[in-house]
Amino acid sequence: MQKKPEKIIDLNVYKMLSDEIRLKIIKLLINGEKNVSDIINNFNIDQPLISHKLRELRENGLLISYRSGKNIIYKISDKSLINIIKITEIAGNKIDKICNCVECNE
Amino acid sequence: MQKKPEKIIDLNVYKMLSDEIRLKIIKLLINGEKNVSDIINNFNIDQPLISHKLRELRENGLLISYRSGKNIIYKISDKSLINIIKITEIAGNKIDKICNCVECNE
DNA sequence: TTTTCATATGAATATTTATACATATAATTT
DNA sequence: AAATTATATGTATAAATATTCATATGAAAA
Repeated sequence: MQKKPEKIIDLNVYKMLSDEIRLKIIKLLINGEKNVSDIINNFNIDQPLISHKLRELRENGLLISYRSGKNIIYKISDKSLINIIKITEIAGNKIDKICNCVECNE
Repeated sequence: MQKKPEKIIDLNVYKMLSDEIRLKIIKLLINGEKNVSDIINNFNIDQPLISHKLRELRENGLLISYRSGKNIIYKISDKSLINIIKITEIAGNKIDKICNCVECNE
């Protein structure tokens, strides 16, 4: 009996956050839920592209959406995501300062 | 005077972690530094491919390498990375369980 | 009930990223 | 110094992902 190839669940989260537009949307929504028009107005990006990004984020569980009158509101699905963003910003700053030349690492 | 386009530092971290092989390497090295042969033996992946992945991780500051005799040893550059991995695994599990059908989110 | 506003979808193309394979380098052992 | 071991590099191709543009949908206002 073959072991079924395990799904790496966190890989999806990294994939979602590894696109500049998606990451910016997530960071924007950390400040609170927003409708699509508000999101579009925050960036200089075409509506259909934002819509595609929102769908990816929703389908992968990072965002949740609901309708409110004329608008669709998007919000972060789970606050643990906010932690990831904060911690990675700090880590990113440290990592970015590491010199990776050979001499510095002997 | 134009504002220079800001560099999103954490984006690189997410990009590095969003590849299955790179993520597996990082997770392996959380258990401690290893030389390249050891890393290769842990997976069923060609040597040049592992070598490319290691280079990407090193050039983006996630790994540090040094020579020890015949071998090159790779290790995680900063322990804050370990936090990211742990937290994202937990978050990933939560997010993965969220239903994103319309009805569930009204 | 037609028009408008807000958002989503599909599909073609462009761009980026991953992989494979041949070969190179550099330290080590013989 | 020749052969071996360990690792890296270059480049072509393949695969995945992002972007664009035209169009569709669906609720609300006129």
